[in-house]
Amino acid sequence: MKPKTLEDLAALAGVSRATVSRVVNGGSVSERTRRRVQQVLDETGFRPNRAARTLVTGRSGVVGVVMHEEPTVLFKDAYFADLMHGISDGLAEQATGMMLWLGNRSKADTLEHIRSSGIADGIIVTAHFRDDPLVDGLRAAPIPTVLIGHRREDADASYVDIDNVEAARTVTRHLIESGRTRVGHITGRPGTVAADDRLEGYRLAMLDAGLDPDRYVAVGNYERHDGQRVAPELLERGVEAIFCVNDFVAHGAYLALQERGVDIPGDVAVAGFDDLEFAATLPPPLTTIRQDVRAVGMQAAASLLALLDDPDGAPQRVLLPTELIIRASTDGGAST
Amino acid sequence: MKPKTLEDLAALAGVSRATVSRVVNGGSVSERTRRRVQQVLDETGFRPNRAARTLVTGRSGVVGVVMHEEPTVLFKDAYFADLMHGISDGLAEQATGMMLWLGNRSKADTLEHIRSSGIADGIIVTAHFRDDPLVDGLRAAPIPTVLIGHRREDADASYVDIDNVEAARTVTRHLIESGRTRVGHITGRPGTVAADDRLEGYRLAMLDAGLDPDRYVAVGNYERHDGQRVAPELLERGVEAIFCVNDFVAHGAYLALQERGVDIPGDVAVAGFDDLEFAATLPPPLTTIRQDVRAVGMQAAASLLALLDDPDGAPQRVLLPTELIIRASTDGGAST
DNA sequence: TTGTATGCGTTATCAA
DNA sequence: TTGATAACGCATACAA
Repeated sequence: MKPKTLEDLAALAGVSRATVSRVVNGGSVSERTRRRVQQVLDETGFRPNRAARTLVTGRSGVVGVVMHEEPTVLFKDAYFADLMHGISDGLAEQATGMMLWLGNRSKADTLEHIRSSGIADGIIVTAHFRDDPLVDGLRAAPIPTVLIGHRREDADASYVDIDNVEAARTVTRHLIESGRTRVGHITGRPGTVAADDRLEGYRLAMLDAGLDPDRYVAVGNYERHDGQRVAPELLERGVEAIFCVNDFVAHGAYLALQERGVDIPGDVAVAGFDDLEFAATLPPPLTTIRQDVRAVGMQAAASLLALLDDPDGAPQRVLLPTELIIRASTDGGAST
Repeated sequence: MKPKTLEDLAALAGVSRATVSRVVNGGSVSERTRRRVQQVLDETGFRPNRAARTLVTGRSGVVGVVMHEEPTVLFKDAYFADLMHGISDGLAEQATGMMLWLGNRSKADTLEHIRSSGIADGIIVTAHFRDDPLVDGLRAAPIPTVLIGHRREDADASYVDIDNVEAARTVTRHLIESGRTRVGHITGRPGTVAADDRLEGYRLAMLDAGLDPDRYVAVGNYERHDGQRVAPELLERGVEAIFCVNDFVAHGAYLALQERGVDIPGDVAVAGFDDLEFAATLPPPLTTIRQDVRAVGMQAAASLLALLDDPDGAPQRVLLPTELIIRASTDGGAST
């Protein structure tokens, strides 16, 4: 009563196993036999053996997701969670599922592990660091790979990213257009792509306006206390506005500035990046860049599936747009 | 130069494919041939085909992890992230990897999907709701399953959980022993196991002390604003202490009480559950229960691996201990 | 449209 | 210790 193989089921339905296979996979079968076989299929709840299918087709339907990040950073904010949700949603329709590899081995081991497992048809990997042997190794491996984020040297790879340069340029331009010229920037962790790109966007906007692109730059590390630590330095250099690499840092800057009696935005305007939940409720509400992380995840899934469908096609390269959210922290600035 | 199969490699090494297989899997081979074959193995970087191996052995080395929770709750605090890290660590040694299924389908679809994929040797599933068809379906399926959390009806299943009853009993007893008799409890979301069990532990401690176990109970839903909303009600009933189902709720209770000029712990002692990061830094620092979520994840992995090694063995049932962390919110209470 | 036969790359059984 | 050889369950080219 419980058919384990196509052969078993074929016997029950009075056909050959090839016919059953055709019914299961949508081959050409007469309507009559299709119905008969389908009925037996439904009655018995037969499930074809995945491993056998993979062996003969060479595809498992499994997508690998690699997030080799430090545990402390991996789910610190909702970033990676949103990413996973997006990927999961984007995969749900087409793929069997996703294998997840986190950072509990060395990168070399993880790479070797993924390669030798051979279980995934393709890989999605987060590429947030400028120098990442794991990303390099994956790219060198003969397995379709989509990066989330990208470095300069990934120009010919398949990737999904937000346009960090353009976003940073936009927010910086916004600060300049509010009438301020001494616009500062607190960077992210050096060596990360987002930090580099946002700095570049900042510099471009400053150069566009004929302003010194280096004078008001201070190095941070994405954390709240970086903003607290570094904002006073910029204050001493006389900044009228600060573009912070993310909302945490902006919050830190708030604390440092307000502790010193500096009015935001009256004395110094502040902008962040990410539009985290608290950004809208800070006093004053924070001007920031909104990025749709979930959409990034979904796009990564879509790109990988496209890549799997056409392995020899052009690389999938997608830069998703962001949105400048203007709030009180940059409003009614120096001009009022 | 690139052997794709055992046969290829066997030819290169001048042996039969059976011998190569024995070298790869640690069968009995003479030291001389083993060395020769191993050398070719290393030189060529040969990787045996996983699907073929799975087909014949019936085991894939893949473990499925099912976290079918609402996106809003899934990574709200670090709970699920810690869980994943624990599982991932616990699996790293032995398993090829973990497949992750989130809640982007209906539970029925997810169940069907997992069953038909047949790709996982075993499943780890979070069981936080009293009524969960997905958990029931998995338990009914012929695949080894370990629950994280458990319901009454899971008494004969394999599960890993913290001892919620005992923990709640301990913290409630602590409040009583501090000299207070009108001890209240704000519950978690009705229908969740943790809420039920913590309420039960609270009631046991009250009954032990000869106190009314129902009078000071108010229903909450795990969220901060539940504490804010419900604490005033308990205050009107004259409570001297409140055991909150988690730290968020406790924080909410803080806000409501302090807004009304109620001193903590002078007028009302407050205790939480989870020992989240902020618990130690609240004014006053919060007495709470510390649970090692990561250890839960690791244990779930270990239990599942044990189950896979001995499918007919006894169910794996583990209750991990928790720790009462006493801080100022319950110190120097009514007796001073 | 349907059935037969072959091969996918392993592991496992059985002789040698 | 080693080598043939038979499964494992499926898809598919080829024949009918």
